[in-house]
Amino acid sequence: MGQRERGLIGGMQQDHVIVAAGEDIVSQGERSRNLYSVCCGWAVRYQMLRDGSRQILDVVLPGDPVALASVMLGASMHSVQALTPACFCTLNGRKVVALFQVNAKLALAVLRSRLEEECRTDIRLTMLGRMGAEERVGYFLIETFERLRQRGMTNGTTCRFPLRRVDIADAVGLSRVHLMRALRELRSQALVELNGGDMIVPRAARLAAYTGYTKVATSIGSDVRM
Amino acid sequence: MGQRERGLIGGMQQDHVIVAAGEDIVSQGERSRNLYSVCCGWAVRYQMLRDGSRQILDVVLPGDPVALASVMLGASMHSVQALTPACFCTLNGRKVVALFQVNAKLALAVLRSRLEEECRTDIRLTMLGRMGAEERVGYFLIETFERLRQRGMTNGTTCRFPLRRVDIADAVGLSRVHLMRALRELRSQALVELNGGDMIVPRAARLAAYTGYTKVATSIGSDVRM
DNA sequence: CGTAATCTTGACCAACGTCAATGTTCGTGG
DNA sequence: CCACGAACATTGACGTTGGTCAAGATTACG
Repeated sequence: MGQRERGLIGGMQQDHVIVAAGEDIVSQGERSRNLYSVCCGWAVRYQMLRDGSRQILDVVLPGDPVALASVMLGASMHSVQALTPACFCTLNGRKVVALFQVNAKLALAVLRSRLEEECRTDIRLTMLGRMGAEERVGYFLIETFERLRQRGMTNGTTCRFPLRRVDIADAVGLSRVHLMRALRELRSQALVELNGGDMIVPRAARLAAYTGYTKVATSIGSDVRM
Repeated sequence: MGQRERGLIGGMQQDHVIVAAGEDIVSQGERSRNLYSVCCGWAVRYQMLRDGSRQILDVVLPGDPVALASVMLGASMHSVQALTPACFCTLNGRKVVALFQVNAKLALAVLRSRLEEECRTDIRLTMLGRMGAEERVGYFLIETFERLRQRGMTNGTTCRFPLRRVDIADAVGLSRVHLMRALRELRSQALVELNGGDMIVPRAARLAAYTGYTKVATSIGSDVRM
C-alpha cells in the first residue's frame, strides 16, 4: 500500500475515544456505523452465551481494526471490551466503505489482512477442538507473544500481559481452576511464567515446539492495519 | 455485484476438475496458484495435528470458493478434501487477484463474503470453547442444514448429508464414541436424525432453540460466491 | 458369500469442571 | 502510615463429562 492510500485513511480519522478498562466499545447485536482502530491499550473480542459463559474470540492489539464486520454487514455479532484503559480512533464507516468502492488496492489490502486473520482463527479452532489443556494455554500465550514481538512490544523474553486468569480461561475454553493447573504445569517446565501483568517466555522456540505453534507470515508493517 | 463482474469471473474459468470422494484438492502447506470453486459435491476444510488427530474447520458447499487464502497469501494452512465425488472449477489465481486490483466492487464483494464467514467462524469457536456435546453436535447440524436450505438443497425437513460419523466428530471436537451418545440423545428428543446419508430435522426451530442457533444474514444470491 | 469399512454399544478411565476455603494484591479512607 | 474491603489468584477435594478400548452389528461392494 502506498503513501496515497495511507493518507486517505489517515485523513478520515475523526476522533479519539478513551475507554476505561472493562468497558465495551462495541456490543453484540449493535448496529453501529463507526469503525475503530486501536491506538493504544489492549482489548478482546468476545461473545456471551445464554448461560452466562463467555468465549473470548481474539485479543485485539494496537493497530488492529475493530467493528469492520459491523460496518460492512450492518450488525456486530460480537462485543469488544477494553482490558486496559484504551484509546481508539474513530472513522466514519460509510466513508471508509465508499473509499473501498473506489480504491481497489485498499480493499484488496484489507481483504488480505482478513485472510491472515482467518488463518489464525482456523488454528484457534483446531486448538479448541483437538488440543489438551496445557497445549491450549501454551499455544494461546506463545501466539500472543509472537504477535507482540512483531509489533515491537516485547523486551527480549518479556512482555506486558494484562489479561486476568478468567480472561485466559475464557479464551482457551477452560475453567479458571483448570487453567491454573495448566499454568502451573507450564511454569514447572519453565515454558512460560505469568507474574503481575507480565509474561515471561524464557525460550520462545521451546514453547513453540511444545505447543505445535508455527509462525505464520503476516503483512504487518508492509500492509494496512488501519 | 452486476452482470459485468459476474461475466469477468465467469470468463476466467479454465477447467473443471473431478475429484473422487476422500481425495484432497488442496493440501496443507501447498503453494498453489490455483483458485477453485465448488461446482457440485461436498468437501471439508481441515487441519491435521502432529498426533494424527484432525480438525474439520468447515464444510464447503457448492458455490463456495476454495484456496483463496492460498492464492492471496502464498500458501494454504489447511487441506480441502472431497467427501463425495466432487467437481471444482479452476480459475487462474494470479488473474483473479489482478482483477481484484482493478475492480474495487469485486474485491469489496469478496471482502464482504469473507466477513460473513468470519461471523460463522466466531460462533464455531464459541461452540467449541463453551458448549456441551449435545449442543455442539446440534449446532453443527442445524447450521449446515440452514446453509443447505439457503441454497435450495433441502426438501422440507430433509436433506442429503454425506458426512460420516468420524467427520462430524472431527468437526465438533468429540470422539466418535461420544458423538454417538450425543446423536442418540438428540434423536431421542426428536431434534435431528441421521440415516443413511440423510439428515432429518422435523422442527428446525426447535433444534435452533435447543442449540442457541440464530440465523445470520447472508448475501447468498445477491452476492459473489465464485 | 466374504472382506473391509463403518456404525453402535458397554465398561472403564482420564481430563476437566465445580465447590469451597485460603492467600494475595491493591486501592481507599482514616 | 495503617486498617479495611474488594477483586483476584491459588489450591484441595470431589463430581461430571467426555475419551479409550474392545467387541459385535450393519452396510457396501467385489
